[in-house]
Amino acid sequence: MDVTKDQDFDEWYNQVVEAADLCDKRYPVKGMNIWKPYGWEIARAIDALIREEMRRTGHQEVNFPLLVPESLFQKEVDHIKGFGSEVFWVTHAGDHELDERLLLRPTSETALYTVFALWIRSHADLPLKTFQIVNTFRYETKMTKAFIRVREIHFFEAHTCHRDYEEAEDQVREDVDIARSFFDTLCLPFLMHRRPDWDKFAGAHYSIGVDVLMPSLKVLQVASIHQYRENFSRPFDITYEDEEGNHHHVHQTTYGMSERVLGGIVGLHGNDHGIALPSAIAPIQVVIIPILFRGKEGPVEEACQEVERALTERGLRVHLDSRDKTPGNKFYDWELRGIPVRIEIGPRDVEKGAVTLVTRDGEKKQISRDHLGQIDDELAAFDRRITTRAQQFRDQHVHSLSTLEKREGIIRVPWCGREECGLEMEEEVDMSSLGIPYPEPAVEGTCAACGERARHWLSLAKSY
RNA sequence: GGGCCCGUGGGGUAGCUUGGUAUCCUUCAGGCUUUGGGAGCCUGUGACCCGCGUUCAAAUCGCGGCGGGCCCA
Repeated sequence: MDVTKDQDFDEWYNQVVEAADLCDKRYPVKGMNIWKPYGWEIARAIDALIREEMRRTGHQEVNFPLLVPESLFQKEVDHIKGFGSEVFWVTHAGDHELDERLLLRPTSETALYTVFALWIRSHADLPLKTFQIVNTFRYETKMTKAFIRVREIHFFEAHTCHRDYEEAEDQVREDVDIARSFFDTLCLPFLMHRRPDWDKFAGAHYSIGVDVLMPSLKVLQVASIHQYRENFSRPFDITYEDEEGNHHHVHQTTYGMSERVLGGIVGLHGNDHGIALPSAIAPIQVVIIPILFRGKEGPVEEACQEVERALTERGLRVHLDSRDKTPGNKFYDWELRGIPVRIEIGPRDVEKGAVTLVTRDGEKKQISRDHLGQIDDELAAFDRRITTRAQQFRDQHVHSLSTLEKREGIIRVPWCGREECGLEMEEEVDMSSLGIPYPEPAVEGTCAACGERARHWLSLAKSY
């Protein structure tokens, strides 16, 4: 890498994602990158975390087809308006033109809801809580960026159906809890906002966005939660019969995330030596580096193997790096890839019955071979430190103001709630609205645009 | 949607203005040697994004495409 993270974050990011072996950007289609084995392992670990959250909250995994017939896609008007310009079309099969065009899902509402209408008959079928992890496609025209803006998206989407608005609201609250738990595990301090109406998901009643603040001081939306109310169930005719024999449309919600989560981890935790991975998703949590000297290889190699065995038995993901390279070289290698804990074992350690432990953020200590269990604590402490550091960064750059003022990062101002005032402020500070903080703190004062009584806080920031 | 910059071994580059044998670093493979923060030496593999045009001759000039980066809407 030939730039530092401070100097030029975006260029550092571009370089580190390849240097750390996450992806290969040389595939010759814009915005479609290759997941390398190491990056894919991390992506799957992130998937495993959300799968666990889904299992815990009673969602079932499904897998729907990639192609959607044009007629289904057109059922919900706002939805088409929002995605129409960025869909990939399948128009031909072999030589002949298709009677009905098919599109590559930019998101899966229209595919799922067509079938939900068949699955759901009675109140006993509700709530229906499903999710899938699939690839979706969006024709981004400009500024593609690894994990952050891609055309083939590794997408998680939960879709639920409920009896009424209140039950769907409960689901939204559950989704908020899931997001908290998930991002805490990934050491990602986030911000949640109810998006302003002019920026909600295409077809949603309202949307909650989850953003992280990147070192470039631009926010990255890493998850979104949507309350659809009956906006999709009406055009897709998803109804159920209640206990009295009356028919109602279901109320729906979704929760979506993508590999942007990994983009956030790279951006927030990485440094000039490479990325840094939270222990929950590090494919290797502890790497062991033998420090060999000619004539003394035997005892060191033995000690390494024993420590490897002991840690593996403790349930840790361990790798013994016995490649024929110098130790310094290996240090740089594993730091690039973000391994949380490195253990060095050399003749000096063997003599003392100890190992030297170095964490990815630079803490170094010697620990006894008899107390290897301590490494669990070291991993937890490492997670806490990188979380705290990221929290501090975020908190330093959220500015609560009483009047509109250009500041770097995220600004928060009192707002009357009117769209015209929101848009005016966006233009004034050259930022876009994140929306109303969720949950929302009490607000006093007057709208930073029109001077009337404020009803909400409005957050604004530059975004990816 | 509009505009700007760029494309040379796996990665990073020199050469391009003024057309003529493609430079260096790194990686990679093999060997000797070394190993507590990127050691050294020897040998070897490997490149001008694609197409069309101009020309005796194109990495170099022109046009188009594809790809990458950035700015504006």
